Amino acid sequence: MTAARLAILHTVDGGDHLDVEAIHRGVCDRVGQVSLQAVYDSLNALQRGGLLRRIEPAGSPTRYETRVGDNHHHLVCRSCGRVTDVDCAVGHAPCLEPVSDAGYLVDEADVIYWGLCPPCRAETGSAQPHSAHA
Amino acid sequence: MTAARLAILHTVDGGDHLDVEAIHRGVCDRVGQVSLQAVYDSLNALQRGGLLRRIEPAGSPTRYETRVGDNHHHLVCRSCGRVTDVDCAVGHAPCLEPVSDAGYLVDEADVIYWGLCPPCRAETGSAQPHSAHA
DNA sequence: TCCTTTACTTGAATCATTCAAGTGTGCTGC
DNA sequence: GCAGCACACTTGAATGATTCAAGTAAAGGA
Repeated sequence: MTAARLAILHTVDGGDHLDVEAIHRGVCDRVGQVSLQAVYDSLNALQRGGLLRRIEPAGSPTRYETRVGDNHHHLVCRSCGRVTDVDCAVGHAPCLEPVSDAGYLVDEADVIYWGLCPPCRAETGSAQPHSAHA
Repeated sequence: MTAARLAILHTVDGGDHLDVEAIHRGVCDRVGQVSLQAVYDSLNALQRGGLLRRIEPAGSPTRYETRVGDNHHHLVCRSCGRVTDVDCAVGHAPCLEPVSDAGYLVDEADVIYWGLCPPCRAETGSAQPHSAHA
């Protein structure tokens, strides 16, 4: 574990679901010039090692967080892309076992709630009651 | 609604969560040469119009299906990328309302179960019991 | 000391998707 | 019947996140 990789962990930990570019900037602030590829490589290594969790909302670049190993999901703002943690609705994820798994060997469930974050909501003036469907 | 767009609908309807390239091939089989961009454009239009649903699993190209407006999610095979429909575990999606929505105006919940499909499971010989965590 | 592994560098490639600009066709209103 | 217009479609180029490739350097083991 090198200084650069520690800096990545600290940056991700201190940030809020940062994307690779933001992590790269943060790492350079901490330890000086580091190549973008080193950041990609390290992020992959840290994720494989279970120290980071990857969040890949459709249509926006990958983000990372340090909160791993627990049961939580994400709210993603359609307008600004902000990602916010949200605990699983029902404790230890009963709704995350599909009724029929069609013979699949399921090892993970990804849940993403799409919507508008409070600031963007205020901006667009949307106030209708929310209802999550799928 | 042109012949090309009808062909897209029929192709997607007759296929199984096809990606753009496969849809393009199918459309060309039905109505002759159609540009890839026309397919992209039409798919977007059809999706905006609520006739198609987009599925965008992390790390693989976008796929489309005609099953819209109901409450179902997807199983995605980590090995071959196959996508399979799965009904929502608990009827009309109670688990899809996050406990705290952090002020977000939520309009949709995307759930993707990751695992191995039966053929890939047989290939790799994985047989341990499954448990979905998040 | 040699050898291997691993982190890192620079530079190029990939690939899905989008952007841009131009062409043809069908419909509307007169 | 014709001007005007919207829109589907075409070709060609651009974008942008991510990965691949090849080489260098430093660390650790035998």
